[in-house]
Amino acid sequence: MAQPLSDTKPAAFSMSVRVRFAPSPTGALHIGGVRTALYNYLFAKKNGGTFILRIEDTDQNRYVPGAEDYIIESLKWLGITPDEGVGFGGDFGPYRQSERQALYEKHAHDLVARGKAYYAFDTPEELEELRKSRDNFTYNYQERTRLKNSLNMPQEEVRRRLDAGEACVIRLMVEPGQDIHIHDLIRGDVVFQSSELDDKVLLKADGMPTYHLANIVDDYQMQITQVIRGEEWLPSTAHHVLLYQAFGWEDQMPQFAHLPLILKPVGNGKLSKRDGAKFGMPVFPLDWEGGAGEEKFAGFRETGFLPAAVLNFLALLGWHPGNDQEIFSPNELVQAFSIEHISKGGARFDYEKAKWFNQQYIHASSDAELAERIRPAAAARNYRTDTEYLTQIAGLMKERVTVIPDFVEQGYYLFEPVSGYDDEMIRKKWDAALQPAMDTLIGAIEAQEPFAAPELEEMVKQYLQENGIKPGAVLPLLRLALAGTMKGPAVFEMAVVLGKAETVDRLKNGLQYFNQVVDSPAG
RNA sequence: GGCCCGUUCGUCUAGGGGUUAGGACGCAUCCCUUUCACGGAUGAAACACGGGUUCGAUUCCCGUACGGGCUACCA
Repeated sequence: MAQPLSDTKPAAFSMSVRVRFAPSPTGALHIGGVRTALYNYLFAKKNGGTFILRIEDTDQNRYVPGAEDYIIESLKWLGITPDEGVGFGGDFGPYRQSERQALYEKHAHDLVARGKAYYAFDTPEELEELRKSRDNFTYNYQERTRLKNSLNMPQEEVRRRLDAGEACVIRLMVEPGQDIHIHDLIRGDVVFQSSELDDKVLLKADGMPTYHLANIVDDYQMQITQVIRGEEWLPSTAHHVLLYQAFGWEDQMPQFAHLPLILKPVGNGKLSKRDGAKFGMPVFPLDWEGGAGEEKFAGFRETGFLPAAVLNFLALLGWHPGNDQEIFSPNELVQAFSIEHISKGGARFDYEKAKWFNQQYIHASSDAELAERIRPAAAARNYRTDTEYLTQIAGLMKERVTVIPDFVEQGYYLFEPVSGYDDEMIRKKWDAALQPAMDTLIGAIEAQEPFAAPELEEMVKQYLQENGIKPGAVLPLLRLALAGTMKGPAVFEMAVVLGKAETVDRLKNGLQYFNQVVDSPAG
């Protein structure tokens, strides 16, 4: 249920920190956006403040169904859940800008009434024509005198056009000759000359506000204390300062912090959604399924990353703790975070590092926790999914995987019969002369009680020693028979997890296959 | 083009007027292990360039180069 629009002046400016993450629901939430959300979240939590989710859906043309849900689900998955906002309640709603339209419209007209803004009737086509025919056309203090706006039209004509419902926008009237100083929390002082600025559109012809208007009205009304956003907003911050001044809200203007961009792993430019497919890595938190014929993107979640690992990786991409610590739990991140330690320069997206973080988190997870994470992947392949077995698999495999699906992909032979043998290694290791010894050994294994790794290992090694066989001649064969590959967990642990019957079965089948391979010509 | 931001190993970064310029990922070698990993050890690897300021600049200042962002009735 949408809350009623509130147009009352906020109560006394609260000193408590209130920050917002304000994405536009135009598609999947890009990983850069996730990092912006994270930094806002960390800053809020570190300072005992409030983290707000505001949906900036004022562009009706770019609205993508499902994007809002995607954003919310992403934040929840990562555990950076808003205290207020769309889907989270709060006293400053509604938090969806499309539901606040009347508020923006009123404020835009107020600005006109107070001589800070004006109506402009130039059509988009006319302006485009001007931009095409003139090199550096900007709708500014010089140009506005010869364009179709309320500044240089008779009052009656303006009235008439307005009454006739003629399409028009409201533009901010930027006066030349002022220096606009911004003290950015990350970059320090930045100065803009107002004569360089254009008369930004505040209210579009469809009655919706532009980002510039909406974000000022909302940040003011929602009592935002710090605006932490991407670097791409730095240039328009001068307009935002002007707007706070025009409204007479400069006393409550939030502080600004403009984050560096996340760059492509190689080459030039910022990380784009296409880079995911290009480099075979996720650049979104969750899978995104576009509609029919639309693009699909892989997510960190489905790729098999742990949310805490993604957070850790992202936090360190542009921020540092001031010491050598690399691994931070979400809580430690909150404690360590500070805006002063955010870098100024852009950071390249380093997927290798992301995988390393995930590996660290998998190692640090208990077998029981991992079992729960492996379960869906196992279920998807119709593997057994009982907790006891998955817990054992977790213990066996966790030191050699980087993402969750590795458990069932690399370790498929723990769930189903070996489907591919390393023939080259078999040729290297299998000697038919070993057959009798192997047969005896298999028999011994079958008789082994208890069927536990240390006992099994001792028994096998003792047998080998007594018969003068080098461990190196047989152990690899056991591994090959059990897993088909030379990679994998310790042989005897693997055998125990597979169980005696399966182990014996695989050994017998393996031997048969070995003979077959050696008999056939090398290929 | 104009405006704004940035630049320390391949990458993420620490540092800061005098340091053997530190850590991490990745890479290489070795140890552990009769597998693969984990782990441990070692190594190669950086202050974009040019001018200042200074006894001394990687660090401060100015340029240049390079990179990036913005320049929409998109956010």
